[in-house]
Amino acid sequence: MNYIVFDLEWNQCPYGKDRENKRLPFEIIEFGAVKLDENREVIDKFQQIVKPAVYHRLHYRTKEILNIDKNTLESGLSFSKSVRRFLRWCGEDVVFCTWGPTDLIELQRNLKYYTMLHFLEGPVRYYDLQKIFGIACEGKKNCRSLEYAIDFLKIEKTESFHRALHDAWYTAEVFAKLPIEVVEKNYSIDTYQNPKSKKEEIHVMFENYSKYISREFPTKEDAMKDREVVSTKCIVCNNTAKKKIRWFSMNTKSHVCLAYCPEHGYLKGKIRLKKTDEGNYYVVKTVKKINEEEAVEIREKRNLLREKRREKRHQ
DNA sequence: CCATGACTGACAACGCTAAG
DNA sequence: CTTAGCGTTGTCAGTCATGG
Repeated sequence: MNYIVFDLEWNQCPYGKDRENKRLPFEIIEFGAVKLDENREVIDKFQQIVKPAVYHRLHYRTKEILNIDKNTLESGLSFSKSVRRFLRWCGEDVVFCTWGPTDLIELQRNLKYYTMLHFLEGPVRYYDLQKIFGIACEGKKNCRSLEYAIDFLKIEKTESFHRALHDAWYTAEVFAKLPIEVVEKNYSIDTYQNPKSKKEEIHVMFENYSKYISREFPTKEDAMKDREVVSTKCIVCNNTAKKKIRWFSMNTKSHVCLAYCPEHGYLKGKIRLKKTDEGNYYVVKTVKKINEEEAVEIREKRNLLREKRREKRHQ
């Protein structure tokens, strides 16, 4: 097994959102990657410029950020050839690693645009090193920039940022400094290719929480009516845990509930509603074991929401 | 039957971070 | 500038029980 630490650079419509191609808001213009062996030693590197086919001018903000000029881009290969070359270089039995979740999404959106999505089987299990850096170094799921992590870990800055290979290289350096147990425990699942049938639904167990990714539903309401979606099973014994506070909405996209297992205590349920490119909905549900104080916090949170509504009504 | 208050869920807008 | 995730705030329409 090898690790593929990759980074993408992309461009967007230079004339604003009105004139963009809806199926491809971001066009990939560069691949950069390093291949690591099981000991996280660098064994190979990859770099490929993609010749733009949709947006021929750089968006002014993209131009500011990236150290890449038009002539360089014109010398690139087509996306189709680039991505074939990249995936062939990756080889079999690899685990993808990135800085943040967006590279996986945009890679697949670009593949889909060129009707090549079958080249990458999903859902994709990968390591989001931005998230893992937060957990390992700051105890939180912080969202830090790559340069912040490089400074934090006192890694020498020999190259400029915001070129695909440089960033992939830096990401690999961060990766090498993170405890492997922490990395392995905190893998991510990209669901750009979300489950379509009951059979494809995902149930996974992490250290102190479980995750469930549902099939699609036509509307949010349909999703929130499904038995499996709204159920709360104890993450220790798998028995149905009784709700103390039923699902309530934090906002449009997320719901929270409190359940109790007589054997193993309080559980916090969280549902995030996600929309697919086609406008269907699926849910990502996590159930986490919590202590009494956290259970009280949920109740207080719900009461706070109620109070605020009450206050408004009196105005 | 209608009006009212209490409450709910759904939605948009904004503010923060990151990414390009 | 645009996306995405996370959160908050504000508005609105619908439900329910109550009371006339």
